[in-house]
Amino acid sequence: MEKAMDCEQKILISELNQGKELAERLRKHLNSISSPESRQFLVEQILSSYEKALSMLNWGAPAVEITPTITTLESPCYYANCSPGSDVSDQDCKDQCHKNIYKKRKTEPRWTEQVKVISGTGLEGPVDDGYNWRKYGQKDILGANFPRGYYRCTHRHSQGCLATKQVQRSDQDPTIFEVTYRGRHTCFQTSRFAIASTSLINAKSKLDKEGCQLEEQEQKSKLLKELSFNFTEELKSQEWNTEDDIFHLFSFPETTIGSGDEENDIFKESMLENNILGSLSTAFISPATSDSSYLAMSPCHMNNLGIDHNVRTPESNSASTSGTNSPIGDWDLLDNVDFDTNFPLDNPELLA
DNA sequence: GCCATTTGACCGCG
DNA sequence: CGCGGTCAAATGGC
Repeated sequence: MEKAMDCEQKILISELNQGKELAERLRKHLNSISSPESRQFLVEQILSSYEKALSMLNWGAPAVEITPTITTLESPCYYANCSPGSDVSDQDCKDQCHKNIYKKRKTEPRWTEQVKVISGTGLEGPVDDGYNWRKYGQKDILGANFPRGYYRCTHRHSQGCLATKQVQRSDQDPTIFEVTYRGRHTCFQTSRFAIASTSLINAKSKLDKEGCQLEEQEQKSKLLKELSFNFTEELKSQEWNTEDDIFHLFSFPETTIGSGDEENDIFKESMLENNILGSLSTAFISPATSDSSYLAMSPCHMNNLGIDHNVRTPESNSASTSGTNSPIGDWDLLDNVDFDTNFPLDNPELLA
């Protein structure tokens, strides 16, 4: 009991420290010529940290509907408080957990997105938002022409991910789906990004095993180039908001990337060999890192084929931020980014 | 056989 | 008591 409290307290402190650090970073950004998007992103991260800390303090208190103040830019994964469930074998415990989950759910933030489906894509609905969902119910809703679909994360049982979403087709415009998310994903392998990175890691380990060939270096270099190309293509297909999205994902040395192709190739190779793979294996491969709020990944900003994510309606008192809806799809950004040296997951407190 | 979806039943909240 | 949300058996696809 006491240990659990200690653990929560540590996480709480860490969360508050995170907020402080982000605030410090924001201060630096204010003095520099950084983009408004970067600052906005930091502000939202700060708010996210404090919201999380506050919701932790509310733990066990009468259920309060916490609605996120930021819904314009950020992904669902920032806000929820779901922790990975433990394996439950006995019924009593199951019931207890059930009740807890219910209690939790009340405190879980909810937010709604309106997703427009462009006709002719063959897509039935806003299916691909970067995560794997499993439908567990459908219900006719009073006053609605279309039934509401209930989805939960595919990795609910395997990884204890409690993220859920509800999909409701709009009465007014049947091409618009209102997607209400609940809970943050605590699973890592579900995102398209993770899939891409996992395949990278697999490929790399394969390379390492095949490393005894004579033309090893040549082959390795060739394959790595191929891989980095595929990887960047995959990343391009995501919709990153700002360079912050990138630098919060990885831990990179503070280097200024040259513009020459040769230098870029060298960069990509070293990036793959030394940084990305290492970081990714920490971030994505180990589901034990239960708190993914430090992983600034925005599945809902991934541009889906034929699906327009620009229409977005915060469910509640959104301190909706201006000018943040414009996606930055320019991959060249990466070439000019000064990557942050602090990989957010490198927090011993949280990994313990 | 495994996994995802469907669908009627059940439960809790207002 | 009605409604929204979830469960779980049945069903279907691969």
